[in-house]
Amino acid sequence: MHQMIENKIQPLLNYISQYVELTDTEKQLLLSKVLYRKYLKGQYVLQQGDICKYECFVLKGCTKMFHVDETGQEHILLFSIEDWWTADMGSFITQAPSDFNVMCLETTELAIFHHDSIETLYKEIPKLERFFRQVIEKAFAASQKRIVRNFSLSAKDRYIYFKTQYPLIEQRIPQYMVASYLGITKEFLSKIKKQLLLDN
Amino acid sequence: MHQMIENKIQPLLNYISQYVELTDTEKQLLLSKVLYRKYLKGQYVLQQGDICKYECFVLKGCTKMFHVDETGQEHILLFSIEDWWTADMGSFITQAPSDFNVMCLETTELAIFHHDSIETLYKEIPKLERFFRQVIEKAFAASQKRIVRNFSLSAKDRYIYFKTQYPLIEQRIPQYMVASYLGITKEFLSKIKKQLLLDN
DNA sequence: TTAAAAAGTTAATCTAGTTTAACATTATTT
DNA sequence: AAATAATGTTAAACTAGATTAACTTTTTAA
Repeated sequence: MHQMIENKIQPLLNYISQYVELTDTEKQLLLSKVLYRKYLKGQYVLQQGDICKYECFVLKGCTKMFHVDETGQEHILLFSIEDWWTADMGSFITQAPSDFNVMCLETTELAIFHHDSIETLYKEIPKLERFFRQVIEKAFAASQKRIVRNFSLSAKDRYIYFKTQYPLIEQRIPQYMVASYLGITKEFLSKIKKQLLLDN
Repeated sequence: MHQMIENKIQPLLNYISQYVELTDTEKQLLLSKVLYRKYLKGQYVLQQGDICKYECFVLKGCTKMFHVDETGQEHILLFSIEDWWTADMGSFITQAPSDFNVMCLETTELAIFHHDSIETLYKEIPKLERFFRQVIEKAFAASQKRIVRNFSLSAKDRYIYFKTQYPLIEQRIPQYMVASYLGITKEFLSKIKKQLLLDN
């Protein structure tokens, strides 16, 4: 039973096992609640203005989470590759319209926790509450540090940090999206890269 | 028993009751683990380079959490007043040296969860794990939105947002700290305020 | 295999916000 | 009440990064 989904979401099970150990019963319950879905490149998992119904774990592929401001400019908050999460936590917990879009940059397979079933899961598998608490703690800590980096580092240093911190991501996405993630224009990132070449 | 601390940390108990309902036994257990401490204006709750041992709930007073960069510049991440939290989550969960300072801007009373006792609390009162998960979810969502605002809004608009969102905080702290929180210089904030006066 | 679309580069001009430095005002301490 | 420290203001000169626009390279699709 659930054999097919179990194979597909194996990376999620491995990931969870880094935090908590599930019994077979718990694992079966989890499998009955977690959804698997495959998206094509360019498809939206979430759109600005919609309510975020899912917390998504990336099994395979790559997504970007971004906000489009009043001037039409796109601001990328997050790239999510294998073993990372994507969702608008604010919209998910309040069930209010989201400020963010999540779009697939490659063919992407997700393990999805639906808002309607996550409470049941927490109640029936308290370990999962522990698991999510820890995952969110990590994400929150990373987010705080990013705010400070954005204040204290120059665009050049932020780029260097990004390169060293996420070398795998840089190879999978166009440069103009890196610029957006760093909060600068593609033209300026181009300038920075040229300068870094000259430095060496 | 615990009568004294119960009185002192009453605001924390009220706050928790917005999320979960504790039995009397659970409350007593909580009281036996939570610390109460009063700090004077100017005292540090946490210093950059130290390991963050506490998650602190502000019962009364006001703190700032900030990072000092290599050039000696101070970057304020967070002001915490009554019913809000302060801690370097990153350092707390990894028990690695912190990048942040937490300093009291007024005489401040804190309810303190020590790293050594929080695991026990989670185990003995699973509801508290639920409580903290929800608190952190909210903080994480706020942090993500702040990153986007910092990218998409001008300094002027960020200040207007701050004013409307945290009118009480603005009245309690010097203007140059607001500037630091917004990621701009005090001189430029001064300019912005003058311009806003002229606008009306 | 070629056209079209998407992504990246370059350089000139411009601007939001910084730096510096001098001065003004408000709190705090004696 | 005076002295000192802390906070806030103003203005001129400066700079990191944006904008605009023309161009090149790479990728995708017909």
